[in-house]
Amino acid sequence: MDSEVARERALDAAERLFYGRGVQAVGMDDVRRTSGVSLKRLYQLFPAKEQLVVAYLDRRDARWRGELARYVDRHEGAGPRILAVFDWLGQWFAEPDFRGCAWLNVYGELGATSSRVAERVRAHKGAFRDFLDGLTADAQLPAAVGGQLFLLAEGAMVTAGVTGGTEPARQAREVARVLLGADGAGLPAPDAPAVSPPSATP
Amino acid sequence: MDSEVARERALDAAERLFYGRGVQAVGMDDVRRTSGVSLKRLYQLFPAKEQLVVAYLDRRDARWRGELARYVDRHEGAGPRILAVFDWLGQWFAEPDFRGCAWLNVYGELGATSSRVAERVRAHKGAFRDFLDGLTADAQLPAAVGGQLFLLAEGAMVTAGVTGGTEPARQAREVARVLLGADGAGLPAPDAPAVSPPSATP
DNA sequence: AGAAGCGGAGAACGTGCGTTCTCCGGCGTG
DNA sequence: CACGCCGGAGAACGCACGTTCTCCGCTTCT
Repeated sequence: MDSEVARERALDAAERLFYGRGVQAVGMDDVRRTSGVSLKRLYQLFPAKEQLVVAYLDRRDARWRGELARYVDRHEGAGPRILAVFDWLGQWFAEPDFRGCAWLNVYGELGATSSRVAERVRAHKGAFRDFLDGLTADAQLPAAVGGQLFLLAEGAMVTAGVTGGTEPARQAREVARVLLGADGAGLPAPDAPAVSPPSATP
Repeated sequence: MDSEVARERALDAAERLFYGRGVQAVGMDDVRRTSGVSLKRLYQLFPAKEQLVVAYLDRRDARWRGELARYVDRHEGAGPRILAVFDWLGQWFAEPDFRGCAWLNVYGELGATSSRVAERVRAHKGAFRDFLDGLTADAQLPAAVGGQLFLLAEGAMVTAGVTGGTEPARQAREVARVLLGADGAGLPAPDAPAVSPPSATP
């Protein structure tokens, strides 16, 4: 088996298991069983479990932000693009295996223990924050709105993770709409819960 | 030593350690060392670690919500009382040993493993949510605003926990002010970052 | 065909930790 | 004073898991 496909299989298994059950509840042996990659190979690719966790977070980060950006890009107009972020979150929350924000979960689990993991979480959240700041600037809204949208999105993720519904996305979207309107961004229609075909699995 | 004071000492130690380092990173022996309560006594009071965790969460829940309610009650007027929630959060975030929301942290750590713990987290968040709903009703705002304030507060807690500043509280307060104004609640002064002497240690 | 090395399976090792057990000193009662 | 019980200290046990080691079969090259 090619080293590259072994790596991918290992990461696939790690992601499914770590996200679904938590990092500490999953042993390296579980990853081996699920991935079919031998322990020896696993330790050649990732010399310690922490590195497997970091690699999992990194790969998921790239995919998560890529899919969000693609979804947002399908929308026209600065205001609707901001609202599309929350529509995308709603789709994510509705996925059957949704179990909250992977980064917040591992932060709760390892943030106090592993500085490397904590750093990745901060990097991911920082990148998401930057993304929202960009959308905010495009909409010619005050810079402060970027941070406000970020808080809304984080609150929605956390709440959806704990309570397990999709309403938090709608509630956050509603507040975002108020923030957009309150500062007079050019919004075509104040309602219309977004179009575009659903796909993607963040 | 009285059983009651042993229990309190155990919970004091458990809270400090669990909150500061995470539950899984703390052994029962650490609790014994820190509390001065012998292992035997510890297991008489809490037959398993999980029960100590639950007791820690319960006691902290009572104190946290009690202090929040007391702080809010010092304020006059439905609008200012809502804003006071975010001022209180800001004070909490500024405490030197603040390490995020205890419930979200344990949820990330044990939510997938321990249903008893997960249930306590949901109970705490539900109670907080109800509290905000009450304030929202008092202010004669639409019921939907309660959930929106909740999202803001959760987002602020999570963000303050990961990045470690107090700005999230101010940002969330600002959005709350917009929500209050947008629906014409009777707000005396739109600014003024709250009065009242700081105290309390949530 | 024979040799050599790569990789897989899984045993083995060490450690940490939740939980229980053992021993012992002190303190109150006949 | 003698006896017995309560509680503390910490050793002991069992298990889970991260990490490493051993053995063995297969493939590949000459």
